[in-house]
Amino acid sequence: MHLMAHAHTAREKTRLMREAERVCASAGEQFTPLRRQVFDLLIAEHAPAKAYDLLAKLGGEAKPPTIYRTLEFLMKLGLVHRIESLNAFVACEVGACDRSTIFLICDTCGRAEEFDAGHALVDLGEAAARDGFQIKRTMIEATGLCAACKKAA
Amino acid sequence: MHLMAHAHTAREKTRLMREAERVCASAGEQFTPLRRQVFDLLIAEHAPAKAYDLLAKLGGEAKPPTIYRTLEFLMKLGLVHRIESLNAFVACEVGACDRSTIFLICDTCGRAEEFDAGHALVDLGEAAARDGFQIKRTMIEATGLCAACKKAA
DNA sequence: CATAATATGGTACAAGATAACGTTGCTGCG
DNA sequence: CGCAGCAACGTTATCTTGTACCATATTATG
Repeated sequence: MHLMAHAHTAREKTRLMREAERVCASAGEQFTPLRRQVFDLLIAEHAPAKAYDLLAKLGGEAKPPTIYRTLEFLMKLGLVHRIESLNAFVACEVGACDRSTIFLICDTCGRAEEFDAGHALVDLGEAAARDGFQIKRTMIEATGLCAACKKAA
Repeated sequence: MHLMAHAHTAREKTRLMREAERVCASAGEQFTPLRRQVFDLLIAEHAPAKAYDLLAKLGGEAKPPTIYRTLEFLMKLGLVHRIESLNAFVACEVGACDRSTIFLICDTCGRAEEFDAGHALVDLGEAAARDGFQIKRTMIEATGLCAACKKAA
């Protein structure tokens, strides 16, 4: 084991889990033990988690399709996001999440902070529309130095 | 062979190649035959190209490190960009390109249009800074329907 | 209960990427 | 010349990431 450090308090984890149950139920989907376990692993992480790392934490028995299927399901409900530039996954911190997300990824500590960019997304959509392009989904991933790491340096 | 269709006119290809030579020279780097060939393949593509597809077009003799090294070099000079959500690469259409790029990717035809979003990037940087996060590099990849495909539908 | 739909298990492999090391060829210098 | 130093490229092997496909189990529903 390494340093114990959780991204969320026990209270907040419970809240996220409750919220996930609610989202699942209202989508008419099942929040099965496997899905619960994977989601639980994700909210316990500090940083974006790799599929194969999650797989290992499932006990070493599980095979790749298991974790990919489960992550796909959780993403479909907006409970989990994929960070393309890292080939990794994070639990969504705000229950009912829009499909278009913004992540600020710290190069130093590796954490990914979900972010609300105000008008940036709207502006992008409008600018693209003026060009005749109709945006369905936007992925924004910015890397840099987070507040905590800047302070530490 | 499939449909012949090039993203650029011969004149424009020449311009891009000249520009690449210039960028290379001014960076004190060599624009070798291999690098030239890979860049040429990229500007002949309609859509983002996969590393292994490019590799195959090098004659079938080349091995993976060859193409990845070459792409890495071209990206270092800003002549090529990686599209994270596709694991693919595109030639930069504007010679001296900023590191932070925006792509509009058409779900229908697969083409990726490099884009200038006006203030969207600045706004994002400022919003992040208010949060204490200092952005170094931003990736924006939007998917949707391009003007040509919208017209065709 | 029967049956369909959903969820999970598992094999095998495809696709994407890199580490490590060897080879070549050039450039500069004693 | 002879060789050190370096950049580019070649080669092998391996690692990581992801999926197609089939089997089985579980759950919802007529």
